[in-house]
Amino acid sequence: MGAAAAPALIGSMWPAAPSERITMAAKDWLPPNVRAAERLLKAGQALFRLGSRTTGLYEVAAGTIRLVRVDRAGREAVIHVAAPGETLAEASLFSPTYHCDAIAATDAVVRFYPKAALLAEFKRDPAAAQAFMAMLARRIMQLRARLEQRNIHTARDRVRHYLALNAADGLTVVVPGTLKDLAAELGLTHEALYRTLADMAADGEIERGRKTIKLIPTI
Amino acid sequence: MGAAAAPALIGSMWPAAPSERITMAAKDWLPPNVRAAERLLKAGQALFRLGSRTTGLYEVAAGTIRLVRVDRAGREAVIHVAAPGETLAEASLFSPTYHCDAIAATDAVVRFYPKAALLAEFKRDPAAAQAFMAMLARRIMQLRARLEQRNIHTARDRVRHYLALNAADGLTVVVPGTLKDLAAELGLTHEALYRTLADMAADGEIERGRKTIKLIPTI
DNA sequence: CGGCGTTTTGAGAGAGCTCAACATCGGTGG
DNA sequence: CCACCGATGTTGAGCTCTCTCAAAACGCCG
Repeated sequence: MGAAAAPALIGSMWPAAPSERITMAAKDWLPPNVRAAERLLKAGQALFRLGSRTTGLYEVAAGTIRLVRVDRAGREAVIHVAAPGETLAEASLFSPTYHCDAIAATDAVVRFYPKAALLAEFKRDPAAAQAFMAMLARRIMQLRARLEQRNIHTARDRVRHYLALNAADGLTVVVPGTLKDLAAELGLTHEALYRTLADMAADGEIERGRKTIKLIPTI
Repeated sequence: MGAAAAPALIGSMWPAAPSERITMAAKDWLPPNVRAAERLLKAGQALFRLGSRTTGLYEVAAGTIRLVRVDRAGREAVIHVAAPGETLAEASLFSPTYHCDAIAATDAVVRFYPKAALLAEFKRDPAAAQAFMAMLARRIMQLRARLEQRNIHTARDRVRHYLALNAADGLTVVVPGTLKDLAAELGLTHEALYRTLADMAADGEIERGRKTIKLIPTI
């Protein structure tokens, strides 16, 4: 594809990463006094537009939202595809306008947290502010880890990286969802992941269970 | 490499991304009352270790620091390579222990911000807390944009994505530093970037200046 | 002028993507 | 209970893309 694929839409041919592994439920960071309003979106509907005034931040409850920026040459660039559990436009709390478009990629449900209420609460209650900061900090770590993963080119090393980071007890990884989902999270095709796991098992580097992968220590 | 390269070191064969484009100087988020202590590190020296008690966060002033996690099977996974201007271990403010190793990849200089002083200041001064939150939120946006970029596989689409996001006036991009640096930031080899730019120029998609790239609108 | 790093172009090979076929598993309904 | 069906899991073959190795022009600075 590449050259042929086209000027129209940039970076959307790749599967979006599924919802994040480490769940960060709203209750972990949301000031108890701030109530969220749910809002339903049809596929293709805009949640907000570049340049419009910021009113608050959103949490995706269902479906996916695409954050998109369009340049003057008419080309579109996907900044992020938000899956359920993720928050959108955290930076909007500190900026007067949104700086990208948010479009529902599917029918979706979002929860809206008004900016003024959040900021007031953070000002009133330092603990709430800290909880929010902690959430942001964790998210940064997650993103960094995932970015580093994408810098790894071979499927095998990428799987190794994932296993090393997700081995809860240091050796065993429980695969959440399907291997197909995992492949998307790793930025691989499912075929590539299947092959890689099969090769690693054949080489005695891992052992595979029903929903688990066990790292075999090098002797 | 790949299979042969090996179990020893995962994910370090790739050039680290250079310092971030959008500078976020410490003065933008640092509470004025908190003073930083500089610390010099020799290459290979540890800044902190997994499990050790958190004392604060660091800002890289010079050199690079690798954040690394080691699994029980003895394999190492690089979580992040921090370049000058970046902060390390923001999450340490909200956690009792560090959860990875920080090792100087080169001789380096870091600035240390004590956890207690920062948290106290955030509690005392909501504006300082907000500035810190804003910094974290911006960093999340940056990381998301970069992550989305890495999901794009062809060099051409990746360059398009970068140009769309960095065209200040909507059409012209000023290349900071060398094209070689840009290639590293894009996660491409410099050869691949040169070729891609040459092809795009030949196809009339862009025009190249001394230190600029101009997007040509599609007719 | 002589290095030194960036920019450029060339040729080759490896790795993953794509397309395709098939196996397996779980649920559904007759 | 069994046949059917869809989604997941698995394997095969070919192709395209980038990486790698290599070499040469170009620009800059001492």
